[in-house]
Amino acid sequence: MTSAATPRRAPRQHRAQQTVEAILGAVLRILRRGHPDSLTTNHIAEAAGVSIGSVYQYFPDKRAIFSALHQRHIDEIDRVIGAVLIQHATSSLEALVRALIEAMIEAHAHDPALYELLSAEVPHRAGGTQDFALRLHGAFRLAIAAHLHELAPARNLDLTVFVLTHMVESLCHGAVLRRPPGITLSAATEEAVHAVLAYLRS
Amino acid sequence: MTSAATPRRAPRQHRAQQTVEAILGAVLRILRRGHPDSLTTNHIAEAAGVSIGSVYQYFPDKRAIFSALHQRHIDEIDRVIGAVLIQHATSSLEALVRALIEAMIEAHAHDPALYELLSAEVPHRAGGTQDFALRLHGAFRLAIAAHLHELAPARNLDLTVFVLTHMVESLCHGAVLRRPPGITLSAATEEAVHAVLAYLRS
DNA sequence: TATTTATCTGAATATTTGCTCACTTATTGA
DNA sequence: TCAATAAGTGAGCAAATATTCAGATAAATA
Repeated sequence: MTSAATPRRAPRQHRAQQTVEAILGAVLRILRRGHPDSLTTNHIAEAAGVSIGSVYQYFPDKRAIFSALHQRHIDEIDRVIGAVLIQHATSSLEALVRALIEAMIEAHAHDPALYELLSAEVPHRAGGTQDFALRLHGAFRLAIAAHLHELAPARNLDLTVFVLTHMVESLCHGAVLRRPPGITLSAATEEAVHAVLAYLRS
Repeated sequence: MTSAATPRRAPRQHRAQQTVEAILGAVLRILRRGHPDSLTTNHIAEAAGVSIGSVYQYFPDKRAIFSALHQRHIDEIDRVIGAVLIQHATSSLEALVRALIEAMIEAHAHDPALYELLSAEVPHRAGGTQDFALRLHGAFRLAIAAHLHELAPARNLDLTVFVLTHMVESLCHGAVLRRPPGITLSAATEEAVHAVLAYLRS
């Protein structure tokens, strides 16, 4: 259960890579179908069209499968945010905030319920999650550092980034997952941008 | 597993009520101790000081125990928010927002990890959760309706409530659960109030 | 008090499920 | 061509865990 993370074979050949992809893809498919009860190792293997033995060739235990998916998600968000920061190094604060929020929303829209369901499976204190929060924190800190002159002078940066992180995360998440009927995605996006800017400029 | 919710005996005598309390209390204690792996029916019964049979007298299956706790939590938040709305019927917008946020933070500070861990156990689409979101939505709508004159005129109320709900929830949640070291709870609270007001007044 | 109803018990059962391992098949490279 | 290595298989084991049930105890009630 609390496994010692036995090292497993790394996929070298092409078909091995395909097997790993099939396994991860199967988990996504099961999660999307909303039947998390059938998220058993045997069923994952079946849905992936591979034998249960193959699963254990590449993943030391069940949790490692979820961790791999979680890591992928984190990496993508990371990459997306990095790209936005570079691309908008000289943009206005408004353009930067809008780009950040739109990028985050698009990243989550790709697999709406994934993150939510994964975070129920991946232990919250596992290294990756914490690191991710730190990197997000760092990225946001960097992002607003370039626009300090547009902010109120006596601001506590840590406090600002704390609020910013939670606002962006929950609004983007909410826009994709919990948007009430009658509100379009673009309207929610725009309102999120508006809210963040209102806070930053206050 | 996907149980048909067999009806169970309702506690009529006093000691039966105590048994139910002991069971729910034991789950809280185990969650607080941070050992969610030992959240088994047999261990819950043992920690509650009752026999496993008694558990199944009042709960048709394991999940029902968590649902009961979830419902309690929802009821408390509901009660707290209702009380604030009544108590601040004639207060200023700022006082109302501050009271709401402080109440939410206090409600979550009481059992920090409870909600987070419960939401991993209780299926997200279960009736209660959805209803709760609607009621929260309604409460916030009511709350700002009395202060429309302080808001920008051409506001979309649904959109405002959408953002408001997510801001309050994530900032309160974050202030209690994910507050970085170096930020005090009262500082986070104050900043949350500030952010919400900045948004509403923008 | 006698009877009925409610509550409690916990060993035993039934089920689920993560995971192994002995073996087969495919690919590589010398 | 032919070892050597990589990949794949799936029946079955072992452990964990939810749940039952037949019977004991306590409280309520007539």
